[in-house]
Amino acid sequence: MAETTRRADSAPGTRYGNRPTMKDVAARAGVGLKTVSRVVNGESGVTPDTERRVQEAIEALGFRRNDSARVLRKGRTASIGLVLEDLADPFYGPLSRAVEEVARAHGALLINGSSAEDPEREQELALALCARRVDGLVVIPAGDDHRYLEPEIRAGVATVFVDRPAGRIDADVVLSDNYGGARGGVAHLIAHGHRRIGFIGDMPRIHTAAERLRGYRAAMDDAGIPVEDSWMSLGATNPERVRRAAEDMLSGPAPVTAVFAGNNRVTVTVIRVLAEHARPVALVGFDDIELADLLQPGVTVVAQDAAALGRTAAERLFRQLDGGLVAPERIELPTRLITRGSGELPPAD
Amino acid sequence: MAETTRRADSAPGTRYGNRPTMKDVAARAGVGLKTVSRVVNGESGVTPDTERRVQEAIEALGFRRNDSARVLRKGRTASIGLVLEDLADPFYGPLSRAVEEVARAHGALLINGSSAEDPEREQELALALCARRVDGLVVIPAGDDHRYLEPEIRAGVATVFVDRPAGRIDADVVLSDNYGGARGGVAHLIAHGHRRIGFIGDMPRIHTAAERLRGYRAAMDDAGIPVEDSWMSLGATNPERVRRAAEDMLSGPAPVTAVFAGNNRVTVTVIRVLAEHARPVALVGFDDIELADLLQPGVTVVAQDAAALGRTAAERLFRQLDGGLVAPERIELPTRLITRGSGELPPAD
DNA sequence: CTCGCACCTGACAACGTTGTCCAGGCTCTA
DNA sequence: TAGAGCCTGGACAACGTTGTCAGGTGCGAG
Repeated sequence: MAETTRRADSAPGTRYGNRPTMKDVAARAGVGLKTVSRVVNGESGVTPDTERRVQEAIEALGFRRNDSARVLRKGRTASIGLVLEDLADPFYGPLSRAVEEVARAHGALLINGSSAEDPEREQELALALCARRVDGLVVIPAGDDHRYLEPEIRAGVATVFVDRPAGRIDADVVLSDNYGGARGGVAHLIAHGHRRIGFIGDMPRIHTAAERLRGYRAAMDDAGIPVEDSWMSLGATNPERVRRAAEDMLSGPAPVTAVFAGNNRVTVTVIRVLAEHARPVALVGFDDIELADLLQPGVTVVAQDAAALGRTAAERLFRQLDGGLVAPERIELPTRLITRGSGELPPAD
Repeated sequence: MAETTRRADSAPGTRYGNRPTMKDVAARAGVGLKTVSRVVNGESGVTPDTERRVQEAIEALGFRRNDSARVLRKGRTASIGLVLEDLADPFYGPLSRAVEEVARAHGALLINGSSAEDPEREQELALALCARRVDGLVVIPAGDDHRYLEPEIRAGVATVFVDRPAGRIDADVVLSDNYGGARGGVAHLIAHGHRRIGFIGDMPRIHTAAERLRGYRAAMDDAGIPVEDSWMSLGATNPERVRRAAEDMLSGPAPVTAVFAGNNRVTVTVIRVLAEHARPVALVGFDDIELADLLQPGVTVVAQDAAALGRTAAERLFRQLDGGLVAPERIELPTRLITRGSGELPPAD
């Protein structure tokens, strides 16, 4: 008689197991439901003796509070969402980890998903996270129109964009100085005597790619060097395409003597191509890569701090959550040129 | 009058925003609550006209279903948890991504957290995920006692361990052939004439580290080579410690002529040490590393397939969820020796 | 001895959704 | 045209938790 028949109305087989609830614990401990809730949440006002009885019942039944119900009642989930491009990319791992650490410090869990650079999938993911009622959202945009998030933001979902700016809405953004970094990197090559400098970057619809291209053009312009179309490759950064682009630039009557690589994936492929190439070619890459210092020559890069991006964004997110609303801000983090040899090679005409 | 006063009993300020509910949508569309539910879930039995009215109300109000409430009612969350060591480690990124892809194919979201190799934090995380009522759990163990998960598993949380076996409970496990891989790698060095071979690995309390050590010993034993203590370093794999260990092995009257590195982090540090070292020393590393082929010499490794580990584990998890209970199984994935030069160097006595 | 107070405890409603079940209106057939 | 059957729509309870509030107990002071 102590046991109530539960889940009488749900279809059989939809549930896995039959977890004890506070009600069950209360019955077993011979106390009221609310008293169990008090013990579970460490609220004051429970006799040590009562508390012990409840604890024993919890142990005996293997009870664990159902946070879904708690969320429903309390309105906050203590979890935040992260939408990024690809967890397997060595750039996003540390970023994600940094977001997680900040979340952890605020007692929140991190739910993340990869958009695979697909705007639709980004939207699908972000909205799924909102349906789970995450308290906040950190987004590395794949698309360029985020108006679909407006109702969510109005409803109180804290939102910060990282690495690339939000499209068509006003929101917090944390970026690296892509323009300045690329400009500095290319200027470095020019300072070492290069004039025919190739640029291999991602599709210009991706903000970071466009900014880096802009930096390249600015540096060339600063030096009064007219850029030839055949020096630039803007498109997908899969190895085959990058390889072909690099080989094209390096052949012909007036080949480039240096290459600026637009991101870590491009850099790796270009290194491979250069390794097979007879004449030495200078290289500066955007993003640092592991072991870059051990190659011959070491790879000069414009490094951005992925962890700092993630940390900054997450902290900004929790400031939104804790402190109420602040005006959206655009934060730009500096990049750092790390010289290791490949960027200091003189032109070999 | 149409608007009901809601959240009358909750403390002010606990909620962010005031999201519309199905009730609000129903009121606006002039239909019943359940009809809205039908439309939202694409259930049949709604007139096109009614559906249109409901859709309009949804648009107008910016309604999004509250999945917390849905979970509470339905009992399944369509999300799985992943507890790993460190998202920033290039080994776990692809693993995590593979789990995510499988989850996505099953319509589930992935919640993950890093244990930072701390058993307590692993437990805390895993139980937090259970409190969120994830349908399943993929765990890369940090600790060696997982009895704390027993009540959860009994309650129906599907569970699979990856990379390292579960401790003191019977559960599905997906592993790489650490023993065989290490044994093969060391045998490879022996086949190239080495006898004094160093081993630098992680703390033996970590299962993978212990297995790889066992493989090393077995290979040496097979060749009838007695192992000297000074050839082995078992401990934390931070760069300083590994560097010192490597330098010790390489000095003295009878230095090792080859090194077997127990994981990717160790390999990287050993490469650095060897690069500064005059005499050539052979090297085989466990785990593949990016750019290993571009170093001089290329780095020979025993590669494991992180993505395959993750995929296999996740598929196993969903088989548990879909097909009901199966007997726990231990799945071992093969490793692959990739020769690139460093492992084929002859001994330089 | 009684009143007041502090402290514990439990009944109850509500969070937003979905499953069940029934009512009413329609069509189709005899 | 009446009855049977189907389709649409809505009322209601339940999921497991927490906030509110009121009842009950024990103790000290007047």
